[in-house]
Amino acid sequence: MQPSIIDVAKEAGVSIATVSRVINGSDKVKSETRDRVLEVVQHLKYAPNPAARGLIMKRTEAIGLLLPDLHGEFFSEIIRGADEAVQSKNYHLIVSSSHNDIKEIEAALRFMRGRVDALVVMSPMVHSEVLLANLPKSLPVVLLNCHTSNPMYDTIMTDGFGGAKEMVSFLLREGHKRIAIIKGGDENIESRERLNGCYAAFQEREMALDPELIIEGDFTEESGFNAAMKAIALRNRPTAIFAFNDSMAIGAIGAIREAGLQIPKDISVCGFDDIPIAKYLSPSLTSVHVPIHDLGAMAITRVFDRIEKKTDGAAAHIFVQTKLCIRDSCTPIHHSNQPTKEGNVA
Amino acid sequence: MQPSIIDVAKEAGVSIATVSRVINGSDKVKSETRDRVLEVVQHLKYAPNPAARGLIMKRTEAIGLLLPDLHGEFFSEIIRGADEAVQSKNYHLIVSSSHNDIKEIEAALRFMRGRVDALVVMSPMVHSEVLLANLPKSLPVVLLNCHTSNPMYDTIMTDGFGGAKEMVSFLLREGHKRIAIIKGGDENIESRERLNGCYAAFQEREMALDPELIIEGDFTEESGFNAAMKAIALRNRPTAIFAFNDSMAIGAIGAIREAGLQIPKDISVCGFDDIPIAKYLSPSLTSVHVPIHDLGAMAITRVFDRIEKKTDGAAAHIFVQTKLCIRDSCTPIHHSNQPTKEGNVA
DNA sequence: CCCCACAATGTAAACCTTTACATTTCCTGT
DNA sequence: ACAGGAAATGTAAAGGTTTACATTGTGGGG
Repeated sequence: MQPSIIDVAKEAGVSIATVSRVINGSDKVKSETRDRVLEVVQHLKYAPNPAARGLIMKRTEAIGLLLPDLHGEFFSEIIRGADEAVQSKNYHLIVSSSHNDIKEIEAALRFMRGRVDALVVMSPMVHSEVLLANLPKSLPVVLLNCHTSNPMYDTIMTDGFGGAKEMVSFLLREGHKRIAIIKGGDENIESRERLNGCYAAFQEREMALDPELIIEGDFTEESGFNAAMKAIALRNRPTAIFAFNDSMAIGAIGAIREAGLQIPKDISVCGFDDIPIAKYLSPSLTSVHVPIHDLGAMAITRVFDRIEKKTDGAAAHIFVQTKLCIRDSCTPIHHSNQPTKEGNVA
Repeated sequence: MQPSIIDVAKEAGVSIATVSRVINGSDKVKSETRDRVLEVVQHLKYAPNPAARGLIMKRTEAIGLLLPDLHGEFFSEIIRGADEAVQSKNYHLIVSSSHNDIKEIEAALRFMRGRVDALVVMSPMVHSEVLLANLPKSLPVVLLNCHTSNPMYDTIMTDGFGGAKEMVSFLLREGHKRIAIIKGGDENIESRERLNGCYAAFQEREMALDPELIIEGDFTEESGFNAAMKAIALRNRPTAIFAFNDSMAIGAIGAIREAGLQIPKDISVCGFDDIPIAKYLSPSLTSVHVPIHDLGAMAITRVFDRIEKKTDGAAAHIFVQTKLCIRDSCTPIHHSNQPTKEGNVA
């Protein structure tokens, strides 16, 4: 039904080789012939079949992007950054989500094989060895926030440890002592790194992080809401809540407001990632800025370096720094609220 | 590099036809042979080349999803809904964004051709005739919120008119008279529909919508912020702001707070779409609920009906109803603020 | 003991391109 | 006018699959 190169050749009265040459603009063909062919192409609405082309060229002009999930602004920004980078090279994106399920990862990878020229994989679950075993050996692969000891692969990691440590240090400096942490699942390497950063910040000041203030979450707004509820309910209520991503921070804000408390007067809240809406929230959200969009773009850039063989064999290991973004959802403790203190002063 | 069916055939000492039969599980082959082949497949990590398969089968097991943009939670939810639906059929998603640019649409559609079994296209720009001209005739296509008079295509439209009308009627009932509208670009069919809904609501009560209260936006937080700034600056300040999506509403909230005004006491704010975070914002955002996730899923379902020929030729035109979600960002006017009134009363 | 039906397997065409190599065409210099 | 070379174009193989059709093998009935 779709016209093939043969139809074009027939109609233009030339061989398929000539049509191919015109399409690919590479070889020299008499401009008169070229025009005739082009006209027929236009007329028949011919477009080369990518499957046939991919088969012989072993180039698909597509990059596979495998994400753990597609939920929320974080992944949306990753996709957007990747898509922009990819479009600038006239490439396209094939997106899939794994839900951290090894079966789904396998299915996605099987699907990608032969359909993409390279792969960007984000899989922050700890057991990434299984993942590595499934990765195609013949394709360039860039790992995004994957925990792996195998230095063969190009990797891009965000400094979750440093970011979390900086945030907690900041809160401690501001006078907060009881800081509740809303973390992600333990199988998530990012959550673990960030938690380690929190510990490090406390240790640096020879203080301890009260275990009852470490509350489980799963990176969704809802889990942030529930976690904050628990935090508020503690007899010795925390003066600050640090959620390991902005979605949970947003959930936490909802819970705090619902409990009739004010932010930041009664309790400071901060998040991680600095998703685009963070600065538009009210109060604007203090967060650890991660260049999410650039993460996607960087991965693609790196992938193209590989594809275009710009790079030698050595794998690159990029470590992306975070940056503290202090906004209105946090306030120093002495200015205001710490109930006991205030009580004493008054 | 990647093993082909020939390698497997050789190693197993059978013909490629037999291997193919084993892989596809269709035809009868002696179980002894089957086992041997399967073993070799495992051993060589063979997986059929999708390009070759797609070439001969004319089935790719992929669905193309063309969106105007990938920015923000709205599109993220569309993608997620589509991805879930698609994964349940062991299909995959190829996502692309057009930025409402006809060149990019063409490029994306060209890329999709031969790579997907069906297409879901969302393109709310008004000049969709150009779009239609580029749509492949040979593939099932579902149009999402596309303005078209051509009834040939399956379409899914959300009731922007009804949703906006309901929202404005609600605000009027609550006593608001000066309602600022933050709309999208005029080339956007959704924005136009919603605006018509607003007019209709005013007309129904034989009231008029002050033109100076209709402010331009472009569906981003930033444009919402700027638009709200303008609204606040008016000498006769509106008592409510209705943004045509939640992102702009979030931006508006930021602007209002920055101006030192309170929501909803000084000014009510409401949005459109009811993205997942809307109910976690503080104050929780009154919005017109659109089943975003389901929109993506429905489009995919419809597409599969076509692929599996479950449906006769007649195109389906699904009209998706919206639902008003009243939350804390709005308050009746008489309870509180209308400055002049209050002044008179006092 | 032979033939036939049927099960199992193999052969080769088709899908649509690209491109190395072959062939034709055309022009230039002698 | 012709050789020779360059330019233009054509021919056919290759790429990895599926599948209609051909072939081989097996066993049972006459």
